[in-house]
Amino acid sequence: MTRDVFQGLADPTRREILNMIAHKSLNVNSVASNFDVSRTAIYKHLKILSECGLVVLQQQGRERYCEARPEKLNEVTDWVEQYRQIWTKRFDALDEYLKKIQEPKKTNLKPKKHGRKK
Amino acid sequence: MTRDVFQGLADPTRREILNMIAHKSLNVNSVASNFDVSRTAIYKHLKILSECGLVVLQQQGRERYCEARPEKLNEVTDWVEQYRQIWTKRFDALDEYLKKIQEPKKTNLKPKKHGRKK
DNA sequence: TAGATAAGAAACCTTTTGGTTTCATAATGT
DNA sequence: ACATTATGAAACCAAAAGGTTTCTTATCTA
Repeated sequence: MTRDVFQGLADPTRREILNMIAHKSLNVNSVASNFDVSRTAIYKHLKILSECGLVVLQQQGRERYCEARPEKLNEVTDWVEQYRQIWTKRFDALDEYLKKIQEPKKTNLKPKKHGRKK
Repeated sequence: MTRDVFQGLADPTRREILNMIAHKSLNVNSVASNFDVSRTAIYKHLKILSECGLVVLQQQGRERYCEARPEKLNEVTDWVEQYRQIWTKRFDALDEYLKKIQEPKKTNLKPKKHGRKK
């Protein structure tokens, strides 16, 4: 199963898990011991995190190490950036509009001012 | 009620709503008309978005305009940044360690190299 | 080899989510 | 004044989320 990275980050426990293993990979029990919910509950969170690619579980003997995959967070920052672009375009447009209406009347040397982007 | 911004972003419909109104504030009906779920469903999403501060609803006559509040997204990018810092420290530490062990042998000014754990 | 340990799976429960339909209310336009 | 329109609220529902306890299955280790 694959899952949305935004959904993966939605739960605060999962974000805490990410912080925890960012520093150093830990096995499932070690992660769980830092929380006061059951190991099984934490295991489920880990499963979700791995389903959205934020974590990968590496088997090592009878243990399984939880390794952070922070590259996946780019999807988040990308979305935010893309969002900000839409947002700022809005003001660019307003800006342009304001310039246009405030433009002093000139001698008609040039018929039009145009093509000023960004 | 107040709500987690990460939770606000968890639902794809809500992210789409944000994109939609980033460009231009819209009233509730206009937002809803872009989706194939009911107006009431969209209204609920808008309520959630406003509960986590990503949107503010401005009354204007009998309509209510949905205005984006992108500043709130800083909480998200801040978290990601803080996360990356923890993450990169990990490699800084490894780096330092590698430098240390590759350090050429020197005259024995100091009797022992110690304290290297792990 | 037997007992302990680490983790995955299953069954179950409660609360939250995301949706619906229906009803109420407050501005607007005719 | 009256019908229309924009929105909010309520009651309800199915599915998902987050949790539990119990049971299996590997893998160590004494």
